[in-house]
Amino acid sequence: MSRQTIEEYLETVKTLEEMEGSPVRTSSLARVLTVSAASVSEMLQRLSEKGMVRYTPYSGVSLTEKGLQQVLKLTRRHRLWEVFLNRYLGIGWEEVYKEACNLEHNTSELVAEKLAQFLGNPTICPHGSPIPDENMKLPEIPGNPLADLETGKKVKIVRITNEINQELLYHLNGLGLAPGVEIEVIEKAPFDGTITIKTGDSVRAISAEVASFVKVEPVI
Amino acid sequence: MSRQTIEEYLETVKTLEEMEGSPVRTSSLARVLTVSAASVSEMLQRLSEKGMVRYTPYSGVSLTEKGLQQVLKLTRRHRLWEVFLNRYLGIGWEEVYKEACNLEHNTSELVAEKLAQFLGNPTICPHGSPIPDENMKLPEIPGNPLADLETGKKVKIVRITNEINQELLYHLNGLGLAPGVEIEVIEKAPFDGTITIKTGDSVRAISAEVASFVKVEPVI
DNA sequence: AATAGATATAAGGAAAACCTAAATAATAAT
DNA sequence: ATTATTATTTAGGTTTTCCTTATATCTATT
Repeated sequence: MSRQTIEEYLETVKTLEEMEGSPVRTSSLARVLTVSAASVSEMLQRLSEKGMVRYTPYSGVSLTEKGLQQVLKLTRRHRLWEVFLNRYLGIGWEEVYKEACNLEHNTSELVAEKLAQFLGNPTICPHGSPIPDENMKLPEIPGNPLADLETGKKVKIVRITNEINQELLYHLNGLGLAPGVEIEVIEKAPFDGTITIKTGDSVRAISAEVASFVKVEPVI
Repeated sequence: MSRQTIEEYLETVKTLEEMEGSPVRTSSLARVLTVSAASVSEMLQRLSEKGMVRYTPYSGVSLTEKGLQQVLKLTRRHRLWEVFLNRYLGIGWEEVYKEACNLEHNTSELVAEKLAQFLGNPTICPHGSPIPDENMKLPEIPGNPLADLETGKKVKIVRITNEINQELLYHLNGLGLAPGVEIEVIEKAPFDGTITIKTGDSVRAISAEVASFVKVEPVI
C-alpha cells in the first residue's frame, strides 16, 4: 500500500475516534473513505501488522501510540500549510483544507520545521484547530459548542470543528460566520434547537447540527 | 500509470532534449530514470497514445506541444517553490531542488498562481534558471559558459545549469561559487581546460566539466 | 434460540510499473 | 555488401497496491 493511502486511513481513524469515539467501526471507515467494508478490513490488518493500529476483529480499531504520532505529524504539516495558504497567499479559510491535504504528504521534516519557524510557530490553524508543536503536543484551545449557549450571551467564534466538510464551511462563511467573528445569541428554538444569532447588524438562523460544529468563547 | 510517474518521464524528456538534443533516445531515458530500456519503450508508447510525446520506434522521442506545456507548468511550480523555500524558509540554494520536486506534483493552479503573486512574479529560481510566466513563456536569461571565458575577465555567476546533480551543487557551494558571486578568471589550462578563478581573496581551481555548468555575465 | 445486521474471509481482478529474455532493427566495421 | 555490434522493441511475466463480490461468521437483539 502506498504511503499516501496508509496516511489517509490513519488520519480517518483519528478523525472518527474524535467524532464517534474509539474504537472505530469498520463500517464508519468504509463510509467515510467510500470503499467496501471488505477493503477496510483487509487494510486494517495490514496497518495492524505495521503497529500503527490496535485492531480487534468484529470490534473495531484504534490508533497505537506509533499511529498517533504519525497522524500528529501529518496534522502539524497540514495545519502549518493552512496557515501559510491563508495568511500569506490569501486563500480563504473555507478553502485551505483541500489544498493543504495535497501538500502535507509531500512535506519533509526540514520544510515543516522551517515553515513553522517562518510562520512564528502558530498554535491554531485558520479553522481554529490546534497545531501540534514540534514535540507533537497539542496546545489547549478553549471554547464551547455554540449549541450549548444560553440566549443573550455575547461570544466570539474560536473554532469550526468540521474542516473536512467544505459545504458546511461555505455555508458558514456565506452567513458571515468565521473564526474570530463576534456574535450574540438571540434565541434558541426549544423544539429543534435552531439558533438565531446576531452578527454585526444582521440576524441569522442556523440549525442545531451546524451550531454543534461552532465553538465559541465568552467576550469580556 | 500514475500522474507522478508520467510527469517524471515528461520532465526527463525535456531535460534530455536540452542536454543531448532531440529526439531523445530510449537508452538515455533508461539511464537517467534507472529503469530498463524495455520499460522506457513501453511507457513511451503509452505517453504517445496520450498525445504527450512524438515517438518513433528505434529513433527516439520528443515532446509534443501538449507535453511541453505540461512540463512548463511543472517547471513553473517547481521553481516558484524553490524561490519560496530559499527566500522565506532559508533553505540553501544547493538544497532546494529535491524539496521542490516533492511539492510540484501536488500544487494546484490556485496555489501556484497565488504563490507567484506572493513572491512578486520572480523570473529566475535560486539556481538562476528561468521561471515560465503564467502563459508558460520562458524569460530570456543572459549568460555565457564560464568555460568559454578569456583570462583576466571579471564576471558574475548568473546560473548553474545542472540543478539536478546535488553533488555538483554542494561542490560549487563549498568553493564559494553560487549565483550572484563575482569572480575573476586567473588562468585556463590549455590541455584539460581546468580553470583557476579568484573569488574575493581566495583562489580556486575547477575542472572544465564543472565550469561548463556555470554561466556568467560580464561585470561593468 | 433465532435472526438481522455487521464484519471478516476467500478468491480474484484491474492497473501500474517494472523485469528478463528473445527477436528485430539500425548502425558500424570489415 | 555482408557481417558484427549495438540499440531497441516485443513477448511474456512478476510484483505491488487497492479494490471488488460472494460467502461465511460473528454479535446483539428480540
